[in-house]
Amino acid sequence: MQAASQVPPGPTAASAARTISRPGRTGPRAAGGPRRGRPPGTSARELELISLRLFTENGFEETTVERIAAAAGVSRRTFFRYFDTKADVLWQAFDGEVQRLREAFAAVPPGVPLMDAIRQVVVGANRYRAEDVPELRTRMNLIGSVPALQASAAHHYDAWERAVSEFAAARLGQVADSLYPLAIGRATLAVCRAAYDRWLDRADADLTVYLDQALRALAAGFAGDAGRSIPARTS
Amino acid sequence: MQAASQVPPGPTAASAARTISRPGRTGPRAAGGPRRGRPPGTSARELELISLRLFTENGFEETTVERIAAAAGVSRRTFFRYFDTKADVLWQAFDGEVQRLREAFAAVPPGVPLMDAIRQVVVGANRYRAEDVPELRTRMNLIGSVPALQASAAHHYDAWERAVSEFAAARLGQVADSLYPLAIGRATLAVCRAAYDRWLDRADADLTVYLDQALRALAAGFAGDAGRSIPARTS
DNA sequence: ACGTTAATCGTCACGCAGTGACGTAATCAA
DNA sequence: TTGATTACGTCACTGCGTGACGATTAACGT
Repeated sequence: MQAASQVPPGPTAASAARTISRPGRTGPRAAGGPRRGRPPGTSARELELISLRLFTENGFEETTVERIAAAAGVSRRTFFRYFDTKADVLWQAFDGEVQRLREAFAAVPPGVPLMDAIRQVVVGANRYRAEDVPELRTRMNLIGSVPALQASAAHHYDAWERAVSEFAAARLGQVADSLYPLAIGRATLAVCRAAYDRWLDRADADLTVYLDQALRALAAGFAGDAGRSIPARTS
Repeated sequence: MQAASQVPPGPTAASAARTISRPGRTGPRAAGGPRRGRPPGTSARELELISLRLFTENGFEETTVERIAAAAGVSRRTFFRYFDTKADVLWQAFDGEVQRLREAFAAVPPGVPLMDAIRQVVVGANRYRAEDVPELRTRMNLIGSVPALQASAAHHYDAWERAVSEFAAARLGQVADSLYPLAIGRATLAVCRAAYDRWLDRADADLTVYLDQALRALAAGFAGDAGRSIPARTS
């Protein structure tokens, strides 16, 4: 289930990666060489910024797609050519992180222990420039507080978890949908979400510190001194 | 976020439990003493069985609420008096498990180590009678394969995770939305979902074995011999 | 016996998300 | 200029979820 049902005639679980290889489904013409037909009248990024503003000002449920499209100067139908659902507009950055995650995993030297590698890669993928933090906070605050957005999360988390699971599977010599790789991928995301939630509550906190702490606790089986003993920075 | 946003003026995190104390929101009159007004024309359980049958026969998306209501002999509006959404009809049993989980946690002796207690309670809450297994499989197969149902999962998982988090918090002397309790609650569910997925793939498997194995791996920080060495039964 | 109260239900109407079909506008290539 | 390509707008439609209102059915009080 999960990976199996989404790869209809796929040979093994190795082809699951290719299912994800639809990176820029972000509407008409993400970018690329010399265009051909009519140029796009907007962009996924513009729609994202407009949506983010309207959502924070008036709420997610209260903001209709009609209004977002109008603010962008396009039609309602066009919005749905850029995003499959109203909620997807806030998951662009997250989906992009999955790709960075995979590349970072591929660059890990073979000697590093499994859980150490996962921790370093995940923490490294979550180092944001200071000027990008406010938007990140706004987006994550919405996702954490609006039920409809929490519901939409499952679909996007799936690819993230699978990236971790496939790395663990390769290390353990198993397929990605075995019990251990599957558990590792999902548990990794689980503790990272906990770290994110803590970070959102503290106005002046470093996200990577929370992530590092949570991932160390996971690798220790939550058997440490119950946290509270973090030596500044390590990863 | 999460617990904080759902307990508006609550004193501390202790009142979060009372937020969950809406166990039988399952429509009109779950049960109770001598009724008063007009007796219900159906029940949540009946709607669940009818929905389960129609979903497996014709698919979740293809089955309209209109059809479910008609098969039950009620109106479409009445269905939504029993369930908030079309998907919620499949989450009754899961929501009930949360209550059993809380009671089992309360009965754990103080001496048992934290992760051992969690494993025993969770495994114990998942011992089903043989005659209940087919329906459980059907329901979990649907939840695992239909995107709309996966999306609805987040809301129901929340209460389950919180039950674990609050137990962990009490043991660690922290509040439930601290980093460690939060991470433990979510990671526990994460590995249990992995166990469930593996169980669904194997036709003749024992769910509790997978759960026990996954939870032992979690408590060991995934540092064991990568599984495959389970001594029959332990919990 | 009769009215009161309480609980469930059905009908109607509405807003909004998401989808398919079809025609139109703008660009590049030959 | 002609054709191919890409993006867009309009229209119509299905289905979920909600609010308002009246009708139905039973227990309770006098």
